[in-house]
Amino acid sequence: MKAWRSYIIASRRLLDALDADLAGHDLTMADYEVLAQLSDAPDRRMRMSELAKIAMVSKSRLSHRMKVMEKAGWVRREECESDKRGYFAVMTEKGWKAIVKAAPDHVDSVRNRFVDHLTVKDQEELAKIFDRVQSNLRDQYIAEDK
Amino acid sequence: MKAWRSYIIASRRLLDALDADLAGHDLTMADYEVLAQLSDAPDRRMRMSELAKIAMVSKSRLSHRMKVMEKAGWVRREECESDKRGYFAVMTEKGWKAIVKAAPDHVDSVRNRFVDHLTVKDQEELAKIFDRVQSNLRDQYIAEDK
DNA sequence: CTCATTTGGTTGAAAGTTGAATTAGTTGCC
DNA sequence: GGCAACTAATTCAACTTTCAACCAAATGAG
Repeated sequence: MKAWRSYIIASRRLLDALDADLAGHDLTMADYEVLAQLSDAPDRRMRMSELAKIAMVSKSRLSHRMKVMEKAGWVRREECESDKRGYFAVMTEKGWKAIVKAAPDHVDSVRNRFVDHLTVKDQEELAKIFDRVQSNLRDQYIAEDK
Repeated sequence: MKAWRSYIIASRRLLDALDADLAGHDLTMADYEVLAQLSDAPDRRMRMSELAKIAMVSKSRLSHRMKVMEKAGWVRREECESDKRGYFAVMTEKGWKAIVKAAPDHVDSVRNRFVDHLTVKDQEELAKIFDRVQSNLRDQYIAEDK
């Protein structure tokens, strides 16, 4: 439990530091994740639900954030022809520029704050550990049948 | 960066799962941390500022949460005789019971969701890694001279 | 076809969080 | 003692997140 506690603290500090580093680009980690995922999608457009799922935010939160980011001119919504309930989130040119500008700094920040302090072996070990944790979480989730 | 991404996702899922497990006790991880720290203090009382610091929450957030937990009857505030600006956060009997009741479940939950999926060697490795990360973060923080 | 159910997504209100401003009390220095 | 600088904690306003309610479209069983 002691190790656990210090893990919690360290990981929180890490996330906080990364968030602070991103603030210069008017982004939070959550928004960054949304934009990063969107920018990886074909044509940089994706259905709202899917984007919410892979960016790990709730549907309603995504709706709200999209409104903000839309106002900032980074994204836009387009209705879906084949399913009139649905919408696509589409990244604008401006949004693309913003994320392209932020990404290298963010990557640097991850390196500085984290990756550079790990040996290659550590990195592999860590990846393995969290893979295992995640797959167990998924199994538990399924077992709880939600 | 790929390993990093999957670390982020796994760790977020982990925290979410733990939070969900605590919800049955009407607690969030943050509140739990505050109460846990407070219950470790001598006489289960501590100055607000110190509590905020070691529980990793902002002073204003602690103020707000304390108001909520005070209403729930878990804590109470006492003014400090020697420094009239200051207050002590004091855990009530009811609060003590609440945390004593929640703790084993939480510990179980940490085990189930995380620790049990790690070998002893993994645990040591992880502790070492995050110790290093944290001490580097602290150094960077100091270097930034804040 | 039709009606109940499910799904995609939004909305508004309530709750939570943040950071700056504020209040009150303390300290150190001349 | 008097005053500037500092600290403890709370409050305020702006913003974000959550939760539940909602709407509209799609699905599917009878």
